[in-house]
Amino acid sequence: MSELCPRFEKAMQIISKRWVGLILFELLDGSKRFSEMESNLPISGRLLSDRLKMLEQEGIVDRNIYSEFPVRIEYSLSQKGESLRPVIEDIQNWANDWITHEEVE
Amino acid sequence: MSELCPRFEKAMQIISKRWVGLILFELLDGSKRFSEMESNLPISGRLLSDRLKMLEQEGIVDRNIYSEFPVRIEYSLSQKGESLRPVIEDIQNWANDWITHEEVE
DNA sequence: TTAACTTAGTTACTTTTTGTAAGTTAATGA
DNA sequence: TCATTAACTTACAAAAAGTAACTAAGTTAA
Repeated sequence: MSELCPRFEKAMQIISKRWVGLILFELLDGSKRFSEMESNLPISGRLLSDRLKMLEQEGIVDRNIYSEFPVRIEYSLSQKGESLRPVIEDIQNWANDWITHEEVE
Repeated sequence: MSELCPRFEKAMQIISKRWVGLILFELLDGSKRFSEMESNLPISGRLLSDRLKMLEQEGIVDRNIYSEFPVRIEYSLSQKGESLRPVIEDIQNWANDWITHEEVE
């Protein structure tokens, strides 16, 4: 294997992990709680937990704990995560232009 | 689960499938043969075959057969595929800005 | 003071997807 | 007829994802 840009590869490794796109889409709208994302997305708690942990480790997502009752934990995009906005918006635009009604039914 | 844009979901389903990003990255550079992509990317023939078939079905990649000896088959981006260029370029830009040297070693 | 409630997860187990390496096909050319 | 070449396929093992039930910590109601 020859030279593929290693940074691009690493970026794709993160972004193309299953559910990451949808999680970012949710968070671009503002910070969200675990249960909120779980009910908004077709993803199980197990994987949502996995992905949020991974995105936190990658510095893309921040985890904020509020010691209320019951405990409130909010996930939001870091600056690094927020700067993925153009990527997600381009995907949205492409989808609007090229994904037909029939394809999504 | 509430309303997530179904077109966005479908787009992510395609783009975030493993190896698809790297395959598109390769093809944005011009049309390529099977063996060429196989040696440029860290992907096995089995999955490359799978993905190209899927991308062809989605209308993103064209498969062109040249009846020479030995047979030459070239894969290229359709208009639909070519219009993913901004997405891939944004990912490249994000990677350059946010993926550090250490992360890729 | 103990039983129940709430959010945010985790565990155990099954199914699907991926990785790996060897094998197949079709069209020459020696 | 046997070897060569590109483009795949197949068979099987390993990793990731799907599902549903369970746990933990703090609080409140009986």
